[in-house]
Amino acid sequence: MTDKKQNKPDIVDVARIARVSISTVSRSYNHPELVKPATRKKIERAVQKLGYIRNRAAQVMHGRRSGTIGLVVPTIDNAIFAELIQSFSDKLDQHGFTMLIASHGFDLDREYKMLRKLLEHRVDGLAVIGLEHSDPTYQLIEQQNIPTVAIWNYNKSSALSCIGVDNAEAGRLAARHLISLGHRKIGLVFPDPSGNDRAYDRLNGAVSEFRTAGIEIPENWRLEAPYSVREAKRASILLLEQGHRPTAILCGNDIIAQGVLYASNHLSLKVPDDLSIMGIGDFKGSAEVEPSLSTIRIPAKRIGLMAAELISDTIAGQHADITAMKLELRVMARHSTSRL
Amino acid sequence: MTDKKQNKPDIVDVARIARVSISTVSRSYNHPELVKPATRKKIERAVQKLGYIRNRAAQVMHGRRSGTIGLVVPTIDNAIFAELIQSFSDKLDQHGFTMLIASHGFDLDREYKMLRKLLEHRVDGLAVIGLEHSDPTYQLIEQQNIPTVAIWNYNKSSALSCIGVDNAEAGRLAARHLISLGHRKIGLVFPDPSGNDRAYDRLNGAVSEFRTAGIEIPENWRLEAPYSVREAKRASILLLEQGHRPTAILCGNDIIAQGVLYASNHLSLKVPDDLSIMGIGDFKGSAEVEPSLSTIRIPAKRIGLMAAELISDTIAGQHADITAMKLELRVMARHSTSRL
DNA sequence: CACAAAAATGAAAACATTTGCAAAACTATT
DNA sequence: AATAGTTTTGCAAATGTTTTCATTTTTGTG
Repeated sequence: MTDKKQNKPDIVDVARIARVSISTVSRSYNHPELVKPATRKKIERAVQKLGYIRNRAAQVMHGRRSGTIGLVVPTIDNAIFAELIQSFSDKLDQHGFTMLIASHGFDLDREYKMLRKLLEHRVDGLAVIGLEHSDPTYQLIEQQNIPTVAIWNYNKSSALSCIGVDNAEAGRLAARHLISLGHRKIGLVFPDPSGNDRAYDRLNGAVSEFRTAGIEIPENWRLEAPYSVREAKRASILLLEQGHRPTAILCGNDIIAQGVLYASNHLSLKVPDDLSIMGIGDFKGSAEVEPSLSTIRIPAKRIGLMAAELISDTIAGQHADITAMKLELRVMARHSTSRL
Repeated sequence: MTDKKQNKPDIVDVARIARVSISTVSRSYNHPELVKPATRKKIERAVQKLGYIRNRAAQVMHGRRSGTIGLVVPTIDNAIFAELIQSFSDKLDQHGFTMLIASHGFDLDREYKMLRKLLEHRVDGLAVIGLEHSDPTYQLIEQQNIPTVAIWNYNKSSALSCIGVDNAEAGRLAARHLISLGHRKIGLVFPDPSGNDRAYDRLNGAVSEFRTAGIEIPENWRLEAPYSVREAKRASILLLEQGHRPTAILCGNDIIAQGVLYASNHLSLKVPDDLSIMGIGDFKGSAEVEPSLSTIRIPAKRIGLMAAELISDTIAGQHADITAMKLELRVMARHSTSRL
């Protein structure tokens, strides 16, 4: 406490205590093989004694990497993203990176601001969710030429490198599953698609598949529900209480599907006998609900992992630029859907 | 691309283009009132043209704040923490901070390493989950004197500032609820308490409350389950299939409780008639499951929010040191428990 | 229109580190 | 024991910004 300065110990302090030059201290961190073992020991002891921790900021100024990757997500508090973020972060950690995270609540203007914030911190790489972003956002990313990958949505003609699934296909697959079970009276519960290309694509995929099969969804069977079990339950109760109701409901994601499931329970509708329910996502727990939820499996963990891998490798200069990577979807036919 | 240097534009570049000195550029960011509006315009244009983004690292070197707060969590992919992290991050953002996050998977040695990593980045503040940490971790935090708050667990004699709930009390409240409904044959499903003081305290609180009421839990009615609906379901099926089974099960958290609920459904046990199920946490969705889950409400959002507030204020020099803040628990008696 | 006061700007030092280059200290060889 | 080579270390410049202090420009007043 009576140290000559109140502040954190310096590389200079370490050098002084270890009785070597600061270059040697620096080297013992960055090129340990160039410094004599005995000297290294001395330095180590000094570091211990002082509780010295290197200052990344100073390193960054030297053109060194910051060792951080920025991730911009709509929200963290969401089963899908949480799983993704976890695997992304784990893989980054394995590569020695730390994750800076910013969430914008589905507001693309805020997304832009958060992106700038991350860039001020000189992140070495960047990941964003989906392919729908504001023009300034795209320009910014373009301009900075920092390795960037768009996660979650796949589109072969994307301007950004992307790793994810084809959400339109997810919608189609889900629709086809219901069609194949003989359903023709179908309700839709989806999130608001604005600023959310995942939801938009799924909805479009589903609707077009139904149309192809000659099925039109009446307006009053199309519901919008936020990402929330509660709201989805509330909204779908209204739908299901109508005298004339669908035989199946296709949901924009598993959370909504759970809401619909509980709504059915609440109204004493037997699932799947009275009503088939189809989700999209296959979140943790979807296989465990009773009845287990039929859904489209999106490999969130794998997406996060591969995205982290791609960014790390790009930074390390391995790949020039993989532009698009599509992961496979799988129909998980479980017990919330049945033949009509 | 043909710029004199490949690298990112500098404050120097901006100054050159705007035909002012770098001091003026710097000032126009940090003390705009000191620079003439016309000059500010010029600088702004130059910034636009170059796509200049300030380098936080260089600012940090000047003793400026990094504008980052480090958060170390056991895991992100977990309903409780996701909600907490979200509100924490939102509030931090309001205060202009960015969140650096690291997860250690309930491994206290890894926690220490992640903490060091964050400190290399010179975070302005630090948050950790719970009060159980390795000695080196405590020393490190002590030594660095960076505003630090332990989130989630409250303990009045904590060495760290903490904001959270009394998890032992949560356990007691949950137990008392079941006792008050007349249950005496009770099963326990809790996570592994090692390196997880939240679980440990809850378990202890519950067990001691039962003991006070003269209720002993037989060894084969005490289950350990990880934080996973699936595993909890699987484990509790084994418990519930036994001929002699409890009339109520107290779960270490709502995820486990959901697993038990599904297990009951699976075995066609009526909840709450055949079996009462009590959770702890009151996660999103717990009120929506059918039957809705009786549980102890832990105000995760509020905890995250207050923690962020506390850290921000401490950094800004408002409070010297609030040492401990206990948030209130609430018994949410819903439909998964009933009088025996 | 001159002068003082106020406002705006610029020069240079400081921050903590890395690294190219040079010097010093060893080792091995004759 | 001197020389050449090798290993180890130190010096000093460079990185991008902020800030103090000094200087220049502008404004207001008599």
